[in-house]
Amino acid sequence: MKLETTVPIYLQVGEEIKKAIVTGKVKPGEKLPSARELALKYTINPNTAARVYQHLEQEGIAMTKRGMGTYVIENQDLTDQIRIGMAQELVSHFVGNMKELGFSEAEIVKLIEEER
Amino acid sequence: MKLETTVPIYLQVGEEIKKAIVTGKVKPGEKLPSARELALKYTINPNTAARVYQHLEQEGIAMTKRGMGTYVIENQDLTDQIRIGMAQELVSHFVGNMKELGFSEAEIVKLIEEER
Amino acid sequence: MKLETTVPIYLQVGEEIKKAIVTGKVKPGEKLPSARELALKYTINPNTAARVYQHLEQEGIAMTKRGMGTYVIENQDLTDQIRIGMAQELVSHFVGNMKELGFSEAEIVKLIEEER
Amino acid sequence: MKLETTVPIYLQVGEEIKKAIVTGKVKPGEKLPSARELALKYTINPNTAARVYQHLEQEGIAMTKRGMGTYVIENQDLTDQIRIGMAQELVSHFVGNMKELGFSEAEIVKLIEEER
DNA sequence: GTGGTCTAGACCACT
DNA sequence: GTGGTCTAGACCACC
Repeated sequence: MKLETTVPIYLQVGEEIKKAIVTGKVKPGEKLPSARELALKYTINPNTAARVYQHLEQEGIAMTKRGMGTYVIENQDLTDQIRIGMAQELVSHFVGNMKELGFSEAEIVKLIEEER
Repeated sequence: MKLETTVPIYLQVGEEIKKAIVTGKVKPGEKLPSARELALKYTINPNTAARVYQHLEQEGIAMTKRGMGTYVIENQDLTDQIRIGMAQELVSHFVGNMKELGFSEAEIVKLIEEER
Repeated sequence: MKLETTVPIYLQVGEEIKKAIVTGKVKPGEKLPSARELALKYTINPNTAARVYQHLEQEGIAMTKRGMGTYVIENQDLTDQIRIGMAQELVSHFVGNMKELGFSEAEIVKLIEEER
Repeated sequence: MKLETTVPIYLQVGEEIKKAIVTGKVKPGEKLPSARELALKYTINPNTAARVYQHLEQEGIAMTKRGMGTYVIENQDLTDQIRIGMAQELVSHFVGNMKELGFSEAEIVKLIEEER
């Protein structure tokens, strides 16, 4: 077992934005808040905010236009694909953990259906 | 959104042990490693290791006998119940996250069944 | 016969505070001194002072709000109940000791009535 | 408030013996165990055991005869008096504590009568 | 050996 | 400021 360390803030905030993009709360082509705004919103360091966008750009989900700000990529297919990817990641972790607890797939499904 | 902070070490290690108990890797009545051993195993401070057991005792899943060590509680019902509780917590978080990503319950179940 | 050992400091100080609470010297909802103040007042380690409040919280008689301090629980019924419990404990020990000395209940009562 | 420290062992053991004397479990004139025996019985240091008798002698309840051991004083009046003294001490502490908790004498008596 | 307690001092998160 | 956590090292009581 490895002891967890804090997830870097820029990743945490990045996930939050990805989620907004992927669920359509922010549309393709739409402008994201400036790094400065982001820093205020989450009360984080502006450098960290800049790193958030840097990271989203690396993932191909955002695009920075010099002097104009950062925009959501205009590629619905890609955002859909990322949404699926995030879901699969969640599913995979979740199923793994449940199996560690000794639950079968059938039991897992049953518990989910009971959850409401 | 709240930025995640590190989960305290004593809770992380505690969860690990709880998992071992509820899945039967450690049997009811069995002796757990001494606080000092635990400290060596995870390279944490003996005080922190002691806190792990203190916490497990508060949760009613372990019992400590002065000068003799810490033991898994002899109550299969309770450990079963805790196992269910841990599972429900996982399910609840997972389903919450998936719904934030816009997945319906049916879709969630489908993804799990595809996962293998 | 068991030789008495020192009662842990955090319990002694805790009892002192409990007494102040149940007798109304500190009112429900009132703020208790910060752990650091407590440490200075009793010249104990801040960790030990923190443990005092940790323990009072476990007993349900205090509530701590992160970054804001520790407060007396707002539940007069509970504090009354604890007051009764503390008294019963005292009575039980006292009567036990007196009976060991060979006094009957009637004699005990008589001695108390003479005491003034 | 003063933090309690451990009551010296020789006093604790001394109280135990006084109790036995005063309640007639050990008769006036009877020989008490040797310091060596006492040390074994309570697993204390022989010096500490010797100090126990020294203390009982100072209180006038025991008498050491050179080379013959320590004996309970042959004075029933005195032992009775000490028994009363011990009781009064207990009563006084007890009543004091109860009053600190806000109980009146009448309430104290009532609680004792309820205690069985 | 075991756990229980305490001190000393540090860093962090929350308000 | 507040409490929460952690390390480091010490001493003690119990078995």
